Amino acid sequence: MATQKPSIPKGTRDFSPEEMVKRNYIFDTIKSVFKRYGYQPIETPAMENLSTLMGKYGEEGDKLLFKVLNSGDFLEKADDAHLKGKDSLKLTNTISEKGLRYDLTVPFARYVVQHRNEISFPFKRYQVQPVWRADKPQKGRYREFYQCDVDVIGSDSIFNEFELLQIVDDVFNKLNTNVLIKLNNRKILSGIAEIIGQAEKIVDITVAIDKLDKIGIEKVNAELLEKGLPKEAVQKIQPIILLAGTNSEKLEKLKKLLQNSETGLKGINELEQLFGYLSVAKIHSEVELDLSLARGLNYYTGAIIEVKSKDASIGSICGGGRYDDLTGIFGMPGVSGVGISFGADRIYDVLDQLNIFPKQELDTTKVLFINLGSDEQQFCLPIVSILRKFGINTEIYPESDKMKKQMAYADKRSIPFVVIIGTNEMNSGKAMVKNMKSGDQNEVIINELSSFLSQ
RNA sequence: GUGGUUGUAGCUCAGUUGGUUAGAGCAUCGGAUUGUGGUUCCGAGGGUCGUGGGUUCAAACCCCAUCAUCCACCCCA
Repeated sequence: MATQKPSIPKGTRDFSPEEMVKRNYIFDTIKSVFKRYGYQPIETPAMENLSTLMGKYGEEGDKLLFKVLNSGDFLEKADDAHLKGKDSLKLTNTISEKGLRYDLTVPFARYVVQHRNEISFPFKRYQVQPVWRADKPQKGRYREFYQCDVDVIGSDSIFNEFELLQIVDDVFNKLNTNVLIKLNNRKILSGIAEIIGQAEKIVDITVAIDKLDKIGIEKVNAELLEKGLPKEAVQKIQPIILLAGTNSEKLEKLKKLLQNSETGLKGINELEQLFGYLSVAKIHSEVELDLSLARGLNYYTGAIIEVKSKDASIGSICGGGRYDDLTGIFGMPGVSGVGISFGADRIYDVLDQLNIFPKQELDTTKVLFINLGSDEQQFCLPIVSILRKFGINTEIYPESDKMKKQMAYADKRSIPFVVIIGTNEMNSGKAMVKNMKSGDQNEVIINELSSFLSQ
């Protein structure tokens, strides 16, 4: 039989023990901050019903959902017309009713509605789990990656947005990396679209504005016209495109521009509240109002937050915002939530690129017992048990291989101590303890091994 | 979905204008050293040259297709 080449699906990864130490450092840091602010953990299944997921992430998002084939003879129920017509999109609906989760926010909204009677609001939860997207993998983009979500649901207060920014700031301070926090508000974007009468084109507008630095004002305008905006509308948004200055200057100018839009003014007010909190309780990271920040996810209605590394280019490492009606879709209207998601894998890439992981020992074995034969092994077993009871990570080599090989094993695993007990030691009641780093060897009375190794 | 890059040993890569049996380093295993690792020395195993066609007396090398890969765009964490 031909052997098959071992491989894993595109965009997925294995993690070695060394990588797991670094990954856990990130997860532990993030989780510790979440807990510090009083958020509680939950988990949800890897699979959700497709009805839960579809339509929440825009057209693009639906395409990027991993769908799970129904069990059993799924073609039996398939629609003949769709099958013959090779209509993948419609056929999918009849042969697949489950999908892998695309993010943690939508499953969270589903969770909140489903468990509403057990939850006391405002509900602050965190969730650290993998998500899957059928994207084309590239730098910093994976098909399976971890998100670390914090959300608070059931409270309208802008204080929650502020607290999320504090959390972001704390996390990246602890991780020792500089970030830029970009803020915007969907209501402002709606206001802009409203005053130029182009509500439909809001995404095209923000995408074009976003390119200002790269391609210049003329090309931005050309792109707007190309996207079907009338000349008058393009004229009208010139001041918005060219908006510059400090955050408060931008807000003042926007206030005038959007004075006829109630929604727009509400968005400005929300941002002013947020900046108000930030002026009282300063945070370390730079915060910038960025009108071109749109975020594709359909469900955002208020604040939009995105975080980028200042020292590494890898796209955003954090993103989130406020959603007023996600739970409404599941039959529980009028509950507003706001949350943010840390992209653990990208944060890993940033820290790795900048080489700023703290040097920490692999949390591994402290002492290895050399196996010199079955009698010696049996003699060692109770000693090993005692060391373990004292909290010392202890291994005993499973076979009586050549000592050279056993020593090499200890060396490669960077085990700091090796204990040798052979016939001589069994008779004398003293073990030979070798310090692998210094190469020193000491005879230690077997009863005193635990205290010797605990030092 | 669009454009480009690269596919040779487990990993990183050499491989001349197409020319005999495709190489190196690292890693692995064994020996030098039967109770002592890291250094050193010696040796061994490991290849459908991504896959399938074509051109040629002859293809890792040229041509076509295909798959995979990485990167950019789109979008996103």
